[in-house]
Amino acid sequence: MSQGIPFPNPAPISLGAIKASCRACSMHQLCLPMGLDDADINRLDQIIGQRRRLMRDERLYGMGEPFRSLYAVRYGHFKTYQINASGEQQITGFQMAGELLGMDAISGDRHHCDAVALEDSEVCEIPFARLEELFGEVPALLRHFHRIMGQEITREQNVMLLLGNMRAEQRFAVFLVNLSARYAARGYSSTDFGLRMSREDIGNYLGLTIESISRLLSRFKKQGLIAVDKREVHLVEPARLKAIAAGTEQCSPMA
Amino acid sequence: MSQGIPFPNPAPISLGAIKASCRACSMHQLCLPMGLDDADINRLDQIIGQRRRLMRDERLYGMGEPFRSLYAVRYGHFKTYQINASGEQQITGFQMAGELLGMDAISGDRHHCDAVALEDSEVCEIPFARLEELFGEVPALLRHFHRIMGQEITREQNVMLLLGNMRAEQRFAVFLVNLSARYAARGYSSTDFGLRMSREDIGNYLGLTIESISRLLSRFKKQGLIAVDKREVHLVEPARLKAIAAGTEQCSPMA
DNA sequence: CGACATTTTGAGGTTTGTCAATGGGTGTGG
DNA sequence: CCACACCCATTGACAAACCTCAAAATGTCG
Repeated sequence: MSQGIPFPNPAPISLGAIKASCRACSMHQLCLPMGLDDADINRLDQIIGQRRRLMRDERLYGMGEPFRSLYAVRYGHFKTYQINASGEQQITGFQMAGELLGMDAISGDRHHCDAVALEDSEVCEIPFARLEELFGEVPALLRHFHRIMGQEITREQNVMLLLGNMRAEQRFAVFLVNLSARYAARGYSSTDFGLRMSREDIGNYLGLTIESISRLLSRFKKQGLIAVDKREVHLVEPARLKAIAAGTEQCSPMA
Repeated sequence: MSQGIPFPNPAPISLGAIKASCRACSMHQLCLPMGLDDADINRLDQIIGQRRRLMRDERLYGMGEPFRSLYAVRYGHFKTYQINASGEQQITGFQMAGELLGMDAISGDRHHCDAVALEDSEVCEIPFARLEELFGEVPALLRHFHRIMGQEITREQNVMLLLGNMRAEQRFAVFLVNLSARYAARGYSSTDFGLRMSREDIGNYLGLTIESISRLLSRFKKQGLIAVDKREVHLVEPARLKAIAAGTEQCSPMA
């Protein structure tokens, strides 16, 4: 099974542990404790709640539920989506290890979207009230939290640009290049990874249909840009893919 | 001239004043000082920098410029937009009095988009470093700041839903209903307002062309949903417009 | 192995974009 | 004051991108 290549339980911690330890977590360079010294990491450890495991398709939180905690992804992948009045869903993001879930709920007291595990995953629960208390004591933590929220804002602006301005081909290239960069930042291959989400999820995220995604995969394959087997992707020509993502090159519709 | 109906300089402060006073500002119920007691508002006043006036089309900040301050809109309107590698621009939002500009820059040290005045406007400069200092002393301010950032995140998610899932007609209805609600929250008419932005800006924001916007305006007019004169809009049937925005009703393409 | 879900591929339709021409408002200079 | 230029908006005809519907192929899981 090549299912688990990129994320084989990254933190070698005894499985029975209930409390998370940021120090021992392989994601602490990317996650909330980034840049904190040992003393401050210990203080953060104090307030981190239970770890929580989720099975594939299990929901971490749902729209309208009261907001109590943020969640840091330890391993696995999630998707977040909104559902509008007419019942249509829009996926607003895919989250991987080291990323924070739940920030949309900070504006109100309730979650504004659903978060669902795309595969068996684990998160650290971070009670927000306790985190806020800690902000007063650890200014570096507050600054970093603001950076993370700012990052989320710019990430979403980039998606707006994608949805508002780009054609299907460019959207899909941006999607692949983005995944590539995020895996690279985590020490995994930037050219070989498995898509954790269905074609339908990708299409929904990119404002396209499942058929369009399938056709784009076929087109990129035919052009020798990528190789695809099931959900495993290999980027054959990352540079050209980046050029398509940047809009400086195109991939002709027909061979 | 009916140009200035909604925003006739809302704060009757001596024009020579250099420093802003949040207390005297008509927007303090919506803006950063929301919910603060008098003592805390005074502390906020201490750190607020100069007010800055901008003419129509003048730029408040540009992409790539170093980030020093957030800006609160006192009166007037702004647009923020990104420019991608191929030079295409995407408007990420329209800001009006009481709203905060510059939060996208918090993730890095540089602004991530351009902010331009849509009409003669004025902002309060809020040096971010001093604001961060104040967070330690005024927890209520920090909490509210987090709410504002969270609001920005959910706002952008709503735009993602709009761009990813809705057809042109629904997008435009959402746009009008959103403006209506924001003017209502500021004490202005929810059914009569002037569009501060060009058709081109609206189209860019909604992921449509200027021609599509023009056709949608004509269609809505023909259906008796709205009345339009140049940039002045009157919502004749707000309820039906809301239904179209919610996706529960449609406005037939041909009469 | 069989039932079900997911993905791929094809054909045709719809929405929206593109291109082009016209109309109207505003400001400037004669 | 009018003529002209310029910008923005409107409208029409056509084209292209993408969606919808349908069917077959492939993969997944009990």
